[in-house]
Amino acid sequence: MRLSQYFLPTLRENPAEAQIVSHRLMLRAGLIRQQAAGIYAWLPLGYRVLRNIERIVREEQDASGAQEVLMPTIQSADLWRESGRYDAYGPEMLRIKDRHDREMLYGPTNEEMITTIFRDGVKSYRDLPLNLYHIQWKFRDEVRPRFGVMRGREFLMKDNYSFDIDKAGATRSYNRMFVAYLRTFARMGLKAIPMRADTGPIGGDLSHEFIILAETGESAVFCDRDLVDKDILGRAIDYAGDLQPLVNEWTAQYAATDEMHDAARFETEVPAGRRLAARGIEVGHIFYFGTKYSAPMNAVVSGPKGEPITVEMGSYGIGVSRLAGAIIEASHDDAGIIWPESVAPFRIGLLNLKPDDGAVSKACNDLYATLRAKGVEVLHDDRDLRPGAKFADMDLIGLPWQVIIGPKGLAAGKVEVKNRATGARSELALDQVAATFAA
RNA sequence: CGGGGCGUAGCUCAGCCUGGUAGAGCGCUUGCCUUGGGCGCAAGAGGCCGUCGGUUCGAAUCCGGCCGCCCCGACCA
Repeated sequence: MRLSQYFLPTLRENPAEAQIVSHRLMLRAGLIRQQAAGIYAWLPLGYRVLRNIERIVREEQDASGAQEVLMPTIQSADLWRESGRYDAYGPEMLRIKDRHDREMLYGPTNEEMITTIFRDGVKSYRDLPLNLYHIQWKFRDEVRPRFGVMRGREFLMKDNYSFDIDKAGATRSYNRMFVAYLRTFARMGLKAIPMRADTGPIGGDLSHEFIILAETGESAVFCDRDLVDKDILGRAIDYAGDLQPLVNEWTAQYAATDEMHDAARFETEVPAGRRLAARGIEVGHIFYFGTKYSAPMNAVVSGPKGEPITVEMGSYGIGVSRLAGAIIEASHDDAGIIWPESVAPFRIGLLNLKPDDGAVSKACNDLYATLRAKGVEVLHDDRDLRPGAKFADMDLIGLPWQVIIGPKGLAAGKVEVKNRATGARSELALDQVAATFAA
């Protein structure tokens, strides 16, 4: 993409409405614009990031065996009366009426709907296990939205729902999601730590929040430092096999959010040198809830002997739009955003330092065409601006690599390649650049 | 929902106390200059001062209602 033709309204100053760094940078880097409290429009650069996050989530869900569906944002009140949640949910739920005065709502979640879909389509234990997910906009009318997309009222969420014949099956489904989540966040360059979460009235130990560490995190967290360094991507995963050992490995060490924290246990179980007290952002939550919805909503299948079995369910959420902010919280510096390659809106920023120099512009245009032909995503800053402004904008939007072409280096056939994350610069022969990045 | 604050140019803000018809910096446009970290000079464009009403000869300014946004708290993917 040529920056001279791209809609990228960057801001030099911090908008007064934004307090935390990710919100400021998302506004300044032209990723989003607020439309109402907690409701945002995604501009071209931001939308590319959002789609990349979504893509990774989708790939890992598919790999785990979950199947994608798409449920509507608008639901009927009657559906929620079946589970008893219509009255229980409170003002957080956005309630609306259609022209026939029917009561509707903008869905804050989809347990009820998925349960009816399941109950209408699945009648036999042979059809289990089943895990369905979708990635859809949700609305929760938070009293006080804040932190930009980290806590908006409208947000994009991946949520899925597993259906099993018994607790053992539900545990296997839970473990598959547990591992898929580890992989999903790791692929986004995040250190996400699973922490035991409150299971409320259902009890048991099958609920985990996935927390990434960031100074601006919403809650205090405590864990064994060893968990931060564990690597999932190097491990072979067999979703058809027994994942319990792997899950055990990631849950053996102490890790808790402040509401589950037990200071005495923390000090007993974790050696002093490995005690990590930090702040965290919740980016995912997995939950086994048994028959909470299947029982009242009659999601029943026939067992081997023809007996009715109320299915065991779990639900699993990932805050897709929230992740855009969370990643920035975890990865930025004073100059701007530092995107991990997997979610970066473009891989390379190509800077033409002197657009009215024929040789420089030709080198830039040729390289741009070559990289594009090789499928490398490039944002080409061909604007007629001073170099300083280009450097500042490029650092702000945080593309992983900058390829800098100016008259000085070009005279020797050289261009400069800068790594945004490390700041490391190297000189490369112009004709080697394409090969370097096409790999 | 309780407490606090703020709505003036695209952005950050001044002006309001002490009413007299609107300003700065940045950004934008044009020209010149400059060209490896938001350069310089010059000339411009751009605002029914959130909204409705009241007071007044006159309201950005004083008073009231409403709307919107932000912060702290309680609540949350």
